[in-house]
Amino acid sequence: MKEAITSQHVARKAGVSQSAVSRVFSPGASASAEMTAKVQQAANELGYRPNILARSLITGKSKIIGVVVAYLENQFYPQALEKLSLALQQQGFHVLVFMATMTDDNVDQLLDELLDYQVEGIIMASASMSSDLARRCRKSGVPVVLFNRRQDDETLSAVTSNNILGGRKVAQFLIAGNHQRIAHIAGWEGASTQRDRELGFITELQQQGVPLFNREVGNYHFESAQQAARAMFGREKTNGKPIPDAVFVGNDHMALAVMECIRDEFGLRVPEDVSIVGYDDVDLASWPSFSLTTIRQPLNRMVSETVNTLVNNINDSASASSRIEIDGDLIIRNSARVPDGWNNA
Amino acid sequence: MKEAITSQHVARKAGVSQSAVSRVFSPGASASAEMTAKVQQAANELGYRPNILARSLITGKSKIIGVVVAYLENQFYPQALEKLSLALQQQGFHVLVFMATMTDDNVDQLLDELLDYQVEGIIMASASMSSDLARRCRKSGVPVVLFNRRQDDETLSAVTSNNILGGRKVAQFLIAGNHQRIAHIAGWEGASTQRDRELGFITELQQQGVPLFNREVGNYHFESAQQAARAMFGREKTNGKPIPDAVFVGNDHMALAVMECIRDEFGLRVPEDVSIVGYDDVDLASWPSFSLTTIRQPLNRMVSETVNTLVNNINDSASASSRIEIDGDLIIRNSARVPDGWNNA
DNA sequence: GTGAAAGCGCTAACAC
DNA sequence: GTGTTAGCGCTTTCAC
Repeated sequence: MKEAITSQHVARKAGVSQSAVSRVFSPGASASAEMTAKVQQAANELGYRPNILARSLITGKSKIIGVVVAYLENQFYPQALEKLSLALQQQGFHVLVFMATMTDDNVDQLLDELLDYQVEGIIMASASMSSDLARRCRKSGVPVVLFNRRQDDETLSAVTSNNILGGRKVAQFLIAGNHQRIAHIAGWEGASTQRDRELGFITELQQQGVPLFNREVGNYHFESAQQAARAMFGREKTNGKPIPDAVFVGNDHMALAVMECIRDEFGLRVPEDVSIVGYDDVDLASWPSFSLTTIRQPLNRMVSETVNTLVNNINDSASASSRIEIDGDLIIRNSARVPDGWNNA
Repeated sequence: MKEAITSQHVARKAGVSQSAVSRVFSPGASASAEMTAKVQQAANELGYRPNILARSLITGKSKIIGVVVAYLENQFYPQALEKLSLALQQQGFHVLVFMATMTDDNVDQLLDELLDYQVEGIIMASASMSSDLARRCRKSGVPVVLFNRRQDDETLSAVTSNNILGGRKVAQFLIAGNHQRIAHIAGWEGASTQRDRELGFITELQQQGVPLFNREVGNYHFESAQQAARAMFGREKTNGKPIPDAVFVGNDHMALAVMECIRDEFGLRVPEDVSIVGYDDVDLASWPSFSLTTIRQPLNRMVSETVNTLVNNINDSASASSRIEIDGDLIIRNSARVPDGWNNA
């Protein structure tokens, strides 16, 4: 590292005091036009830029947001990360990424590292937090927003789509489509999104007097979802018994895995043999090869609500935590039989 | 923000000096077992953790690596980001993400922001740099490694696959497959990867006396690639003229876009009507719906070489810049007609 | 409006 | 091995 240029150097060169330089480079500065000009010229010639870390030390504002994320294989998360990052950059923040590996639950350690960096806020976009973790966050005074998950602990802000309603919509759609054997492949059961989606789905089925035909767990994971599909459709497993004619899969990532699996391994046609409905509406879902009927999670709105909530909590630490739920539309495509009169547009 | 707990507080509580606390929490510490115990107990009770930013200020080691990335829609980059992040975390670094928007070339500004955060190193995983930018990086003394791109400027380290060789392999494969009308859909022509892949491809064609049948540009972008495909295969465009029987597409992301487009819009079969070969071998490429023949970019090795190079440059600023090229294998699947005797495995 | 001085939380000489 | 001292580069009173 070459010698860094400090405000001292600029001050010397401009023939002013160091604090004058600081003021010129501070947002709420109060410097004369002449002063500003002198300093900025000297700064430019030297290539000076203020050291954010030193500034953070004194202001307590690092302009760093920690984002915990995992499993970028599920296209929903890269999409979210990209938009979150962009939105935060626009607000003058930058994103410090923490990759959580799903295997070991080292989220505790991650949180420590996050706090070590003096992040001003945390977005948990994967991995859930124990109540203990939540308490530690609160204690540290760093605002946290859960993205696409909630927590029983009321003190944490959370932004999700309305997963219960989404689950309901899927059930309504499949029942209206006259499906007789409706199954479910669940995501990770520890996730609030999964519990809510399934709750809405099951509730609606029950209210309409329709039994759940079958259920497997795919843990929001590609391979696990394919295992689940094999258990549900594989000849040696179903031996003799009928297979479902519709499956609500817990997210698009798994739904695509299931489609790939049952078309390729069992020669099943979608939706002629079996209807598939997902959740998220990732970009891939609209590709002709899949044309996946799904519930859209309104990503742009989720991102802007997340950023707004976080920034509010940062600026006003007294502001109450909020839990925002955004309705997601059913996007009807061709992976599930469409009831009469249900067509989009 | 609640009052932060400082090493002072711990020192007071443990009845030792503040520097003793610092030593206990420093890697190359020299503290007696007794001391360590006392301090750690006090620290635990108070929930103390050292402030990395303050440490950085004095050590000059922020443990932050800036990663510039863009267009996470192309699955190659989320995969890379995940692995880079994980590898760097393992080395005690964390990743500050800078999203470059492809539209405006604000890379200049991004670089400034990067340096403001006192990053110890920079990985450019998207967006190329002007020579001017490269010079500024060098001047700032912050090591830079280009990931999946090179630059004429020899002073920047770069890790890529052997794109020229990869392009050659595709040409050899398509020629051996007895294709008669071989076309190319190029990525962004400003990218070294594109230039190299095409160079290798064209060179091999020429050496074997095979003309390039057609060429369009897809800019590594999904929609643009589909436009390119329409120009190449659309009836009103090709009016009367024959269409290619093989296309080498500049990366998988575009290749998938092209497959989707020509199957859906023109009813073409792959590979019966037209062979498609991509580049990268992203996860999606192996899905049965695509079964894309492609050149594999050895991601794990590219990532570990990138991290190694960067960490070396950080630890020894005198270490020379290196340009690493890793050979990538041709992965034969079903999107392109396979010459006799070429089958994998 | 500007400069002098104090200090953010920590590490690194330096004495003992 | 431990405490004392001096800063890292910056913002922020406080006088003027």
